[in-house]
Order: sequence, then C-alpha cells, then structure tokens
Amino acid sequence: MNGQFQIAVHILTLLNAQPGELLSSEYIAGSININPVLVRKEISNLRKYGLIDSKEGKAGGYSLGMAAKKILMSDVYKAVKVQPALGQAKNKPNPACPVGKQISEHLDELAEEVNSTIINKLKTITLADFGDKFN
Amino acid sequence: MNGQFQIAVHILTLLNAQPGELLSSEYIAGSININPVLVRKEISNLRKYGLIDSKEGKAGGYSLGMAAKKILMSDVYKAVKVQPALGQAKNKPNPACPVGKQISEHLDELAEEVNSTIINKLKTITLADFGDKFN
DNA sequence: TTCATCTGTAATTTTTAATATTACAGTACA
DNA sequence: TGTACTGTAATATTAAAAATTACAGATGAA
Repeated sequence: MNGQFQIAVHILTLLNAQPGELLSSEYIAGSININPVLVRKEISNLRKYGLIDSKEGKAGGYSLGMAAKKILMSDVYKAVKVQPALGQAKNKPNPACPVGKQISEHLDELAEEVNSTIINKLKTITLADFGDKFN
Repeated sequence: MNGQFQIAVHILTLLNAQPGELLSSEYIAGSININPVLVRKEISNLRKYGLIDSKEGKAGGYSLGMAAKKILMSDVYKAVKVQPALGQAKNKPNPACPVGKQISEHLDELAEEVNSTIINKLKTITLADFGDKFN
C-alpha cells in the first residue's frame, strides 16, 4: 500500500487554495497529518516535473509550479511512483512450464493497457477542477 | 505491493490450458513458483465467485468453474482484493484544515471514477482471450 | 554578521503488509 | 485403511512504507 498519489494531490490542493503564499513543509504536513520530511521528499519529486516551486531559507516554502488549470491529474499520476494498477507479483514463474514461460509478458501487456486507460481518464481532470470541489 | 491479481490470472490460465483435468495446488504452485498454501487460499476466494471448482480427496484438484469465454478479467479484478489503483494513504487529514476536512471525500470520489474506468476496460477481455495469447 | 527559520537530503528505526511456512483436520478414492 | 489430496489456522519471515533523527546549506532580518 502506498499513499503517494493522495499525498501529492493533497499538497497541490493546498498550494492551489492559497495562491501567492509560500507554504512550509510543516504547515502542509499538519494538514495531511504526516511527517514534514515526507512532504519535502514528495515535493522534491514533484518539483522535477515542474509541478511545484520551492524557495529555500527563512520565509521560504512552496508554491505551484504552473497554473492549476495546466496541471492534469495524469501528470501527478505519472510523476508519482504509483504502483501498477493491477498490483505487482514478485514471483518468477517457472520457465519450464509452457504457461509460466510466457505469462509475465502477457500480464505486462495487460497491465500496460490498463495503465493507458487510467491515464486517459486522469487527463480529463485538472487540479483546478479538483480544487473547485472545495467550497 | 500485492500480486493476487497476477496469481489469480495465472491459476485460471493454467486451468484453462488443461481443460478436463484436475490440477493440484502443488502443480499450480510449481508453475507460479509460490507456496501451495497461497494457491489454495487464493482459490478459496475465487471459488466463492464461481470462477473455480474444487474436488477434495485423493485425485482431487481444481478446474474452471465456468467456460473461459464467460470469465471476464473484470470478474477476476472484482473477486481479488486488488488495492485501489491510485494507492491508499493511511493518514487522517487534519479536520481543522478546510482542505484536510474535505479531501478524503473528494479523493475517494476520484478513486471510484478510476475504478469504474478500469472495470470497463477489463470487461472487454475474457479469460479465453487471454489464453489465446499462448501458442 | 550572526541568528532564526526554512529547505534538501541522508541515515536509521519503526510499523505494517505480503508472503512463506508449518501443521493438521477432513475428504475421497483405491 | 493407507495415500493423496483440499481447507484453513497459526506463526514466522521478508520486504515495503512511513516516521524519525540529524544536520548541512540557503535566505532574510535584526
């Protein structure tokens, strides 16, 4: 189990809700209710994708890296290491078995199709859309 | 991480590949390369959904519970406890924060939409289709 | 020009979930 | 009645996620 996607969306939603302000990892962690270091770590990743800007030093903090309308949920999904939607087995099927020999390939293919489906769906939702749900 | 879906599909694929025969948990486990008890456990679950039949006692074993053409990948997905596609955070957002107060609800909504999308996709693929990939 | 407050990141510990293993009762057939 | 299976509980092991600790570096303000 892994909650990075939810954490990432939570962070982005907070930044979107308070435009112009720099929010600290401590403040963000307080809203999510997790450790500030995890917030900084997750942001460190999101920053690579331009989704978040950061400013170091006193009075530093975080803000959105681009307009909320431009941020697609699929961008977040891609940026965050979400585990494969169908799960991920760690066994190594028996190559001496005709089924075991090929199944990983076919399962991967299936996983890839599902992944594309998810991304297509998430492309239709922006951070702005998501933020609009909060009244 | 959780490989139950892959395990389930592997089991079903084996049963589909050897129709009429009863396969033992030991044989199945050998192909998947996991512990036989896990196979029996997973089958115990799939059996509840009618996807697999079992026969106890000497010369017992497992067979498909219905025609491979009738088994949809979405049935397997629903039967198996696949973790939510977007992951699952275990934090409890701060209810004193306007965002924290509502976000779980909105994230759940999003997760549900994605889940439907996945199921719709998996409805289009039967076990027979999947089995046909093996030559 | 130094203090306070922040980010960035590494290293470690703790917690939790997944998987493996052991054990054995119950069933069915020969 | 012995053998080869399933069914399932209990426990141990492994691996992944999250929390924590620690501290260097940046920046602004007193």
